[in-house]
Amino acid sequence: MTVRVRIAPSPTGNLHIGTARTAVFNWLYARHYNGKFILRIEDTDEARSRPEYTENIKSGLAWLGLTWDEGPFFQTQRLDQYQQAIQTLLDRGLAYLCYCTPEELDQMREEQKAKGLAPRYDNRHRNLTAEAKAALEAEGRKPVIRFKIDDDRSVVWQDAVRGRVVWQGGDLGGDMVIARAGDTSAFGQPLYNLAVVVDDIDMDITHVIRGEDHIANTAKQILLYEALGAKVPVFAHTPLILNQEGRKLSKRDGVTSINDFRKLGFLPEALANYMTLLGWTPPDSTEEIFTLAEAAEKFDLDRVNKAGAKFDWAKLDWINSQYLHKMSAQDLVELLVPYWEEAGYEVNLDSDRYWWESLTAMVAPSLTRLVDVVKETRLLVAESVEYTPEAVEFMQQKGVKEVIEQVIGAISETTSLEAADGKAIIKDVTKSLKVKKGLVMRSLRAGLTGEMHGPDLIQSWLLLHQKGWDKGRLEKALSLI
RNA sequence: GGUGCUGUAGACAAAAUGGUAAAGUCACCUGCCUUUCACGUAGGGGUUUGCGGGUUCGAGUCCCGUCAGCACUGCCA
Repeated sequence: MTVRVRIAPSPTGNLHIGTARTAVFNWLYARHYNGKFILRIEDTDEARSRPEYTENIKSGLAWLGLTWDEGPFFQTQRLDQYQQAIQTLLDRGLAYLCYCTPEELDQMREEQKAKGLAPRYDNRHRNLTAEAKAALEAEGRKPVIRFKIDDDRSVVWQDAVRGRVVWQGGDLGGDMVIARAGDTSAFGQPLYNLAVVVDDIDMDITHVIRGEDHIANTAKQILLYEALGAKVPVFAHTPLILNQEGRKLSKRDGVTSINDFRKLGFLPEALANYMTLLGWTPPDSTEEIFTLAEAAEKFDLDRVNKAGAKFDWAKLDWINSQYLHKMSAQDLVELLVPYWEEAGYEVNLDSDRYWWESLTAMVAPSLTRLVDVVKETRLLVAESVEYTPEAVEFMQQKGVKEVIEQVIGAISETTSLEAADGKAIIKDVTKSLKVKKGLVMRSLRAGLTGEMHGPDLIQSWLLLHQKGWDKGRLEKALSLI
């Protein structure tokens, strides 16, 4: 039997981290068993679904490297299949028309709550007489279709993550709606639980791997599988991703769409790596940096955790930095350009690639996210400098002025400056002024970059020199002393 | 209210059939490197396994009770 799994997001928002993590697990499982990973867009909620979200989901999955083998399939293009299934259930007497209005249902639930009872549908229209039906219809009511769920029925399945799960029919909320009320003909749009089951049957899905917030749906869906005479797949419910407060991560938590992570400068490999760790532990391994392909070799459902996983920015940052630091400057600089441009700097790699690459090589170790490059190189990518109060204060110190003056003198005589030349100049100045080398170094750093901390001084100096900015900056520094 | 799930250091978590001082990673602290920061590197501290009982020579691992957190409870998915 070929393993067939799927990710089935609804296009009612951008690709969410939770959906993406579920996609990762499904992808990993498919790859591990040499199976198929299918993408299905669940757009039956036409009011909330939008095509741009579908695009966002597709591009997000592709960006993460979660390529799908089949699809995308769209539920809105499969309406006939759902109608057929609904008709079958109706014909078999397993489903019926319910004429309750939303208001009636609300009221019913209110009353139940007031009495301390669990809110549920009381199956009141399950056995309507023909006359009653006609009367309700005469009122102009449009029926929904409900699927019968017997209270005393118990649903049992062997969950690949949680083990044996037992669910009582009576705890499922009464007969469930599987199709909305239609404004005209037979029945309206099919609802999630029905559509999912029909699709999973048609697409031969063998393993349904999804978040644990779907557990109750699974019980309902198993009943539908049975009613439709189909084989029930294996279910696996993965733990939820939690925010800092321990609640299910939601849009309310700010950065939760894959798009956001991308913009912040996380690498897809790093994000995927981290998501893999959220709820799964590789067997006998202490190494936590790995590619999706490597994870796929070891991935299986039996090592998926049951407890929810808190999302930890610090760990994601660390993983991202590991990937960043491993990259070559040639590759990295390409990824960095958009961030510089976004910050308003002009970058032309065609004409000035060497310089930008050198700059990249110098600051790479201090980057955690791509966007950090703006802050890290701010002092080097423009001709002008701003001097921090700390730097100005330092430069007021005795001896700094002389150091800077001498350095200006030295570079005025040089055309090309190499690392060795820079070091020589520093040495000469140190000697001739009889000061400590540290003073010279710090004077230069302050005068050249306007700050007391930053990347390698000599390298920074060379880069500035290549742009012809070093002398001007030092002169400006002098004017502040 | 009901149903279900979960509970090992700040975070992620590992610990066949119960058996030595409860892995590892991140974070944190310290030294080294860099006459800066970061990176890197070498170390270090922290949990007695939600809590309370019980079984046992011995329990994170079994039993009972208790508390807490979360999820679900839609003509959303």
